[in-house]
Amino acid sequence: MTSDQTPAQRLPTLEDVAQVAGVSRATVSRVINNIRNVDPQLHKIVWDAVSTTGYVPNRAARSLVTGRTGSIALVVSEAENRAADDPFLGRFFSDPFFGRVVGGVLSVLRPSGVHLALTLAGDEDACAKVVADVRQGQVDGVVVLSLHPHDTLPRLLADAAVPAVLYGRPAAPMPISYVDVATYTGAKLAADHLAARGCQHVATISGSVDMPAGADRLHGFREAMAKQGVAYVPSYDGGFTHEGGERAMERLLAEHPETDGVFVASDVMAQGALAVLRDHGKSVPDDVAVVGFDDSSAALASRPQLTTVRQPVEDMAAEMARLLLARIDQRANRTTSVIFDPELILRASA
Amino acid sequence: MTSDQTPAQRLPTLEDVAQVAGVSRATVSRVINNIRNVDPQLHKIVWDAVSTTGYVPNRAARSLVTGRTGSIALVVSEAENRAADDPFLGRFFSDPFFGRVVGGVLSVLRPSGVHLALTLAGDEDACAKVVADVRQGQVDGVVVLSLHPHDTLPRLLADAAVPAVLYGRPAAPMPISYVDVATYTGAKLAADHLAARGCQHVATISGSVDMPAGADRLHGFREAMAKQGVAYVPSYDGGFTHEGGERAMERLLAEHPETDGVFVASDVMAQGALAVLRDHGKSVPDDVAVVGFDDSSAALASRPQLTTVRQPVEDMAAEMARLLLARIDQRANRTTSVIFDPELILRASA
DNA sequence: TGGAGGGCGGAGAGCGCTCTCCCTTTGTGC
DNA sequence: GCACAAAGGGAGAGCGCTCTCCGCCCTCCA
Repeated sequence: MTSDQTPAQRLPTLEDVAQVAGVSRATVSRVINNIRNVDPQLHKIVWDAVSTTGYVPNRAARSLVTGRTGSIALVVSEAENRAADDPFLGRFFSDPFFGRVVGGVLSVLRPSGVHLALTLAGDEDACAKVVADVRQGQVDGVVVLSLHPHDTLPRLLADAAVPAVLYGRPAAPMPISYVDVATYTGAKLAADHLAARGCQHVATISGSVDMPAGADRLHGFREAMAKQGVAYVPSYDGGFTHEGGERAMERLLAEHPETDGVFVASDVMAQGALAVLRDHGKSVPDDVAVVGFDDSSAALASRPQLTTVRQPVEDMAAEMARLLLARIDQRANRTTSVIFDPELILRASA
Repeated sequence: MTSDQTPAQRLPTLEDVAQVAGVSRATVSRVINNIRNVDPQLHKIVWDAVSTTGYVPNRAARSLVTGRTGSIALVVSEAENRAADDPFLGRFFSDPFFGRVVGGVLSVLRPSGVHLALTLAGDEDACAKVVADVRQGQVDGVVVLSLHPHDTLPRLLADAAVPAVLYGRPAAPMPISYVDVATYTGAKLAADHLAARGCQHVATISGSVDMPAGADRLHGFREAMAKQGVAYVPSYDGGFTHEGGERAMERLLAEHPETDGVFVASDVMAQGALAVLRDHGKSVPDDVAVVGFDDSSAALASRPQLTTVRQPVEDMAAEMARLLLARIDQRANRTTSVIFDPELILRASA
């Protein structure tokens, strides 16, 4: 209509919509944000104008005045003054776990229109920057995947009292929200299953015991076995890696060749353990039954496929997002924890 | 100094810094953005003021005036009117590939202070929204992981002429930048290796041949084998999945039991193929040599570990980010392709 | 010594939006 | 019929930043 026939040059603004609709900017804003009552007739006129102009709100402008960005960060943190070229983060990213978390978080964020920004916090500086970012409103809150028990980020976040949710219980008690899986229950599932199979000589390959997940899975398993009347369960630390699982299984077979049932605290380690068992000519599950933990894609890729304790990663990640959004919207201002029940997935290995 | 002693209430702005430094807002802005020459002495004074106030620029305000957001989106796209509850995306996210791309992209983005937003484009609407987002300046550009040959997003992006870079050559020729691996070279690496081992009966398990990666790996392999004097190479479609690899290997063994060398177009399929070979009592590599493609974590998790054609995913992802940033900064305004050379990684399977 | 020119800092106008205030209109009770 | 309330819409002030203009001052040359 006007002489402004240069397409893709200037984007429609609220002002343009207002002009087309014949109302004020304020009214359009009210309609779009569903604030206060607007005459239903005007309501329709405004929406029509929005679609004819092809208007989309400008995030930056909105953020500037509301002080909210409509985006949260997924922080992968492992700050413990690790060398910059340490391949640890690289290894983490190639673990399916990361992708599953992303998928879960996005499933909640997408409907609400909130953006997900990815951030790596590899050292103390980066952690400080994450905290600064959320305090300064560059993001509205953070969802944290903390990879290391001595990671300083959870503490910083708790102290700053910013909206944040952790995946997994923090290594030390602190006022911060988190989601987790009921590890003891999961370990018990594994123990009871091995006992029910009639395993007489049960052992375990644990994760790093300085991590909550590692310690809990080990203690939970021992406790459950104790309830079954088994006073002692040999354990070997596999450090949550494939190679660690192999080494642990080698030692286990050398020191306890009578073993006929193993609870391995992660599927990735279990995959390594299975390879070693095969090399030693042990049949799984007939000679040795193996139960894993996580139900990651490694469980399906293993031969035989792993019987494992399922950790509902996607659901847990989705809950993280929900908790965070609630906190940001002030619908909840207390720290909360949500614990998920694990499930025993029966496959071929036990 | 002032009565504004409420901490964590109001964040320092340019104005505050200017006041502390005793200069104007404009000068502080110039110093921070390194624009024009500013007296070196003032320069220092301003930076001192910045650190005493703890000032950090407000992204939203900056975006509003510059029209740039300082963030790009990583779009995972597979729009082909797939059902919403299709588990395909979920499977994709649990593939290590995704995480490796993220890691590569972030390695470039982090130093330049650009944020990475994650986006899923699961249907046509979502694709349109992605294009709209970048046209409307919600993000400055996109890096695309397109999972399906009939995905409409690349075409939309090319038509809109917005800053975008694809991972992998588009299924149909179009003016859009991309990075890729020299597939033919990679397939030749595999073919030559199998020939050098003395394999007499070589076959291949291909990926989906309607995807460029699938077709190229198959044709490249056949061409290279032809150069070795082998006129015909049996091929079986494994669809790029673990199970597909298993099924393809079953058929291959049934129809060509004499096979002593296989090129499998992805490590994930190769892992499935290895399991089948083991079940059939075939020794790898003595009875059958297996060469994979990708060098993903599956290659290391396989038993025996896979000899495979390495696709430098992290490097390619990093290059995507570099190309995109160059395009956004107007340093490059033509579409560009960068092709990476694959490398044969020798392990136990061939 | 006067004028031109360049280097450098300040003033101020917005970017597009939300939100508070205020005004108009309409409805309601006495 | 009047006072008051309530509801709906408009005007306009910013949010924090960049960037264009403008003016000052210092240098250099004629």
